[in-house]
Amino acid sequence: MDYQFKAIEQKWQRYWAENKTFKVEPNAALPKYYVLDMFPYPSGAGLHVGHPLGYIASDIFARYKRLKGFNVLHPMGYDSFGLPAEQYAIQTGQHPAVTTEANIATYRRQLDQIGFSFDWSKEVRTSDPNYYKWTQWIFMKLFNSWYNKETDSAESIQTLIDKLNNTGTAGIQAASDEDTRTLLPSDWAILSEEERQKELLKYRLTYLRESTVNWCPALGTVLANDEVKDGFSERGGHPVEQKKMMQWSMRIAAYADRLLQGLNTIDWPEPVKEMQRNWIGKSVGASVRFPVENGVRQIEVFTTRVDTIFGVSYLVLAPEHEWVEELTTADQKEEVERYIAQTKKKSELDRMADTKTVSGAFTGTYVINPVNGDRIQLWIADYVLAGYGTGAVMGVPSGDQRDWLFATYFGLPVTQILDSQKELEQQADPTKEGRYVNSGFINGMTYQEAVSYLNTWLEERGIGKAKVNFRMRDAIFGRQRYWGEPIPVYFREGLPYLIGEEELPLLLPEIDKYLPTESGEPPLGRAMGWNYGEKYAYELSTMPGWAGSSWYWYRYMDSENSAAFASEEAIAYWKDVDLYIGGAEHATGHLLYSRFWNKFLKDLGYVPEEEPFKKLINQGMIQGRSNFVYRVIDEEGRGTQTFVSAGLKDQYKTASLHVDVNIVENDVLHLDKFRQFRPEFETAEFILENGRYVCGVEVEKMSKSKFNVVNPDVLIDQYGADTLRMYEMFLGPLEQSKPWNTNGIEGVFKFLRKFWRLFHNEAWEFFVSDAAPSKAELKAVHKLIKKVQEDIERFSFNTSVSSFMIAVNELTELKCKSREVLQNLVVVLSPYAPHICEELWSLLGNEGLSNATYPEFNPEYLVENEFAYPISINGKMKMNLSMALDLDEKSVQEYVLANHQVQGYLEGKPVKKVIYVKGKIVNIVI
RNA sequence: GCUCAGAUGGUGGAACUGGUAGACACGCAGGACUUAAAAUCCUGUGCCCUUUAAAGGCGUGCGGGUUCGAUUCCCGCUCUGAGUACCA
Repeated sequence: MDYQFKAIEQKWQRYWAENKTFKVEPNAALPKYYVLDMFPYPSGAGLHVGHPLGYIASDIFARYKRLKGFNVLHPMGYDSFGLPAEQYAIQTGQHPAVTTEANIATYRRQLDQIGFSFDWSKEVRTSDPNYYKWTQWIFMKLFNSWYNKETDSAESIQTLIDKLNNTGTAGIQAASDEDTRTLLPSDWAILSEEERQKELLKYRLTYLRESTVNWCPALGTVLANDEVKDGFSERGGHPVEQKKMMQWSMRIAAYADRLLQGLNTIDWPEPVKEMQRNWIGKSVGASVRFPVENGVRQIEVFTTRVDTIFGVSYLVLAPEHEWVEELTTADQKEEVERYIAQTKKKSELDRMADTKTVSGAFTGTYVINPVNGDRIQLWIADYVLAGYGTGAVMGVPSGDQRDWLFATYFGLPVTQILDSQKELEQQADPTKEGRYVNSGFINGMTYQEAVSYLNTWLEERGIGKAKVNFRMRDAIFGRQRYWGEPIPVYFREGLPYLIGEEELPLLLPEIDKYLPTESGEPPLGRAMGWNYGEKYAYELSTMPGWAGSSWYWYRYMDSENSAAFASEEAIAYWKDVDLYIGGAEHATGHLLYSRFWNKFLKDLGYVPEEEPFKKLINQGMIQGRSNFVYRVIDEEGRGTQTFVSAGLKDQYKTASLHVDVNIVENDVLHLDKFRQFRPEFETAEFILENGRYVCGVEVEKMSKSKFNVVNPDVLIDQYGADTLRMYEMFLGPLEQSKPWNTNGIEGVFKFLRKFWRLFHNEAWEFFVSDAAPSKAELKAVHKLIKKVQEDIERFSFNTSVSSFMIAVNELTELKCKSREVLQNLVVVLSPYAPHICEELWSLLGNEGLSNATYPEFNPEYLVENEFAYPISINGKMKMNLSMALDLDEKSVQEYVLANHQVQGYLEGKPVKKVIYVKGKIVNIVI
C-alpha cells in the first residue's frame, strides 16, 4: 500500500491511548527524566501552527530519552484561569468554566492529532478545585511563614512568636515591612490579640498592606508591573493609573539574593538569566543619613559610591517624597509647587522621552554633610524615583554624568575628589583609580580603602552603614477579578485570618454578573452568602494568573492525590524538571515566581531541590507571513476589478490587500479560490507574469485580521502529523524566531513517502530482506545514528531532519532492503515521525516502539581505508592525496616527502611544518 | 542610551573546537514517463567573464588585523531584532 498517513496516524494514536503507552510511575530501577512544556492558556482561537513548535521539540526529546532507557515523565495540562474567559463572560454571560471547558476540548483534540507522547493520566487544570485546593494550601503556608535572615530560610510563624515571647524583637533578623515595632517581651505580652496579628502581618510571607498599585479602570483590576507597558495594559491596551489600595503581596524580595545566586547553578539561556539579574537588580553600596539644618529630619540616601561623599554638592528628593512639603521654605514654596505640578502633568511617556532635559527646584532648605559638616542645598527633581531606594539621592557632580549635568545647569559646585579625574569642565569622570583629594580624612586612600573605612566610620557614629539594595519589589498578589483562585481568608475586625486547612478548597462562588459591584467591589462582592460562618466576610479578590503556574510541575508527579499536593515518594523520585521548554516572554514573570515558590517549598521541607528547572530552552516565536494582492486603482482613486502580479505592480497605481495565505501556494495565487474568497472579487481580472499571479510577502504578527493564520488541522489533513512535526523542526533552529512559511512542506512529505517506499517493492507490498547488509548500507545508517544522537543532545533538530533525508536518499540509491539496517533507521527516526515508524516497526514484526532501544553506534562502519582529500601548501597549492587513515604524523610526513622525491624538501624548499586536523594532514608549510 | 542576539545564493537554512563555504530542502530551468494531469525519476542552478567548455576572477553586512588557512578569533563601523529605561 501507498503511504496512507491518515489511516496510520489514527491507528497508532488510538493504540497509544488504549494501551496507555506513555503512562509512567516512579520506578527505582530506572533513571528518571522529566521533560516539561510550559502549559498553555486554552484560548478560544485554538492552536495555531506556532504553538506546537516547543511541544514537538520536547516530545522528540522525551521519546529519545525513552529509547535511551530513561523513565520519562512528560505531562501536559492547562493554565485555565485567566482574563480572556472572564472578558468573554462579561460580554456574553457565559460562565468562564463553560468556555474554558470547551476550549480545552479543542486544544485536546488538536494536541492529540499531532501524536504527542504525553501521559494524559496526569493532566492538571489550574481552575479545577482539586488543583487550586493546593494553590490555596501553599498560600496558607506562605501566610503562616516568615523569612529568617539568620538561617536564610523561611520558617513557621510560630518560631517568630516564640522569639517575641522570649526575647522580643531584639536579635530578630527578618524580611519584613519597614514599620515594624521594636518590642521587649514585656511589650509583646501586653499586646492585644488584634495588635499582635497586626504586627505579625508585617512579617508574613504573604501579607496585606496598603500599596500603590497599577489600577486599570477599563479592566476593573490591578495589574503587575510586568503586565503594564508604557502606562497601558499589556492585554487590551487600556490606560493604567496609580492608586493606593489594600493589597495582598508576596514577600519575594526576601528571596532576592537566593534567586540571584541560584542563576549560577542552572543551565538556562544567558539572556533569560541576564533579564532575571536585571529584574532583581542587586546593587551594593551604603546608606547615609544627612541631617537637615536646624531641623529634626534626617534624610537617608542610598549610594553605590559612598567613597565620593566628600564630593557631594547637593541632595535631591523625588518630587513625590512625603517630606517635600515640610522641608520647603516659604519663599521657595511657589517654585516647588509649580515644579511638582509640572511633573505630574508629564505622562510617563514624556518623562521617558525627556531624559536629556535637566529640571528641578530648590526647596530653600539646607542639609549637613555628616562627614565634613558642609552645608548643602536640598533640591527636588524628577530624575529621582520615589520607588527606588529611599527616594533621595546625593549629588556628586564630579563622579556621575547625570549629577554633573544637574550641577552645571543650576550652577552648583563641582568638586574633584580623586587625583585621577580628568576634564571635569567637560564631563563627569566616574573613575575609581587614583587617590582621594579634597576628601578630609580619606585623603590619599585608594578606592578599596576608602569604602571600608567609610562604612566603618559611618556605622560607628550611627550615621549610615553598608547596604545592599534590590530593584525587585514584593509581588502584588491580589486581583479584583472573578476567574481566579479565591484567597482562603476571612476578615475579623479588619484583620485577615486563614480558614481551616480542612475547609479547602474554598470554592469559587456563583455570581450573576462578572463585573465589579456598583460600589466598586470586586465581582466576588456579588456572591450571595460569601461569608465565613455568620459574621465574617471572605476576601473578595482572587489570586493572580501566576499563582497556579508557580508549582504545577509538582502536581503532575501525582495529580490525583487528595492528601497532599503530591506524595513524598513521587517528589523524591521525580525531584525536579530536567528539561523545560517554553517561550522567553516568561523570563521575569512565571520563571521568577516559580523559582520563588520552589525555594519556599524547599525551606519548609516539602521539596528536595533549590531550583525547579535544571535546563531551560526558549523556542522562538513563529511570526506570520502575510500575502498581498495588488489592486489597480483608477484615476479617481477607486479600486478596480483588476489585480496585478507583484512583479509588475510598479507599472500601475495599486493598493495592496491582505489575501488569505490558505489560497496561496508558494506565493502563487490560486485564481479561482480568490474569486470565491469574497463576493466582491467574483469578477476579478488578473494581469499575470509568466502565466502566474505572484503575491507580495511581508512578515507580521500572526492574526486573523491579516489572513495569515495557518491552522495545524489543515496541514495535518493534507500531509499528516508526521510531516507537520518534521517540517516544524526543519524550519530552522528551535530557539530562533522565524516567520511561518508552508512553502517547503512538500519536501518533507516527499521524504516520508520515500522512506515508506524503502520498505516496499514495486507493487507496494511490504518487503525486507534478511540477507546481510552491505558495508555501504551499514555506513549510511551508522553515520545517521551518530549524527542524530549528537543533534538531539544539542537541541539541533533541524539539522537531523536533513540527515534523515540524506540517509534515506543513500539507502534508496543502494536499493537497501536489509532488515537490520531498516530496523535501526525506524528507531532513530521514531522520535520525529512516531506514527509511520510505529507502523513500520510492527510490519517488521516487532511490538511497541516504546520498548525499543536506541541503536548503538558502531564507529567501525565509518572507517575507510583509502580516501582522498585536498592538501594545500602554504595555504595555496592544492593536490589530492590518498592515504591510510591511521598513519601517524611522522609516517605522513615521510609519505609526503617520499612521494615528492625530496628529503625534507617540498617544491624545492625545506618543510617547516605539517598541519593536521582530526588526524588528517591538511596543509604543509614550506 | 545601555544589554543581548543576529546579518551566508532567488528563499528557509548547513558548515559542532579556525580546515574543500553554500549540506539538506524550497523555488526556478530543462528532460524522461503519460492522451493529459497528478505522482515519480533524471540533469542543471552563488555571482561575473566566456557562444559553450576548459580555465580564471569575485564571493559569508562594511573596513582593518591575527593565521599557511577566517562564515568561525580580535579591533572599529553599519543595519536588523529582542529586552530594558534616569536604579543613585
